[in-house]
Amino acid sequence: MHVDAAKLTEFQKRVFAYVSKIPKGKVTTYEEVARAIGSPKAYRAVGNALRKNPFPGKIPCHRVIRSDGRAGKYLGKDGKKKMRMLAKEGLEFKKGRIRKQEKMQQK
DNA sequence: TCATTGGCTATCA
DNA sequence: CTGATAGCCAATG
Repeated sequence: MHVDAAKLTEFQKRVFAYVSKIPKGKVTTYEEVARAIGSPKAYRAVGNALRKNPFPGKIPCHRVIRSDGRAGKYLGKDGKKKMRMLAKEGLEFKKGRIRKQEKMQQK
């Protein structure tokens, strides 16, 4: 990203840069993103940044889920669509929860 | 499982 | 500063 297509804060740039690098078939959590960009406690702001999403379609925000294994929100609504897309990319689910390979499913 | 507190962080109105 | 928001953690009921 050497061009500024929009006025973003440094924080957001890092968030988008990281999220846009998420490979297909893989998911990440807000907490993980926040930690990767240097602010492990900014998970809140990370979700906020994605919500603003200046590059729709370019930023796979649907690959960013919650640490609980749930989808969180998508397009201002529930993560129904999110799960659908993730399921298509190879992710597995369990009654509304996403099963991550790095984490044991709880219950 | 769900709801509620309290604390954290970044950005906007 | 305040309130709100795509979150997280821990505790409580």
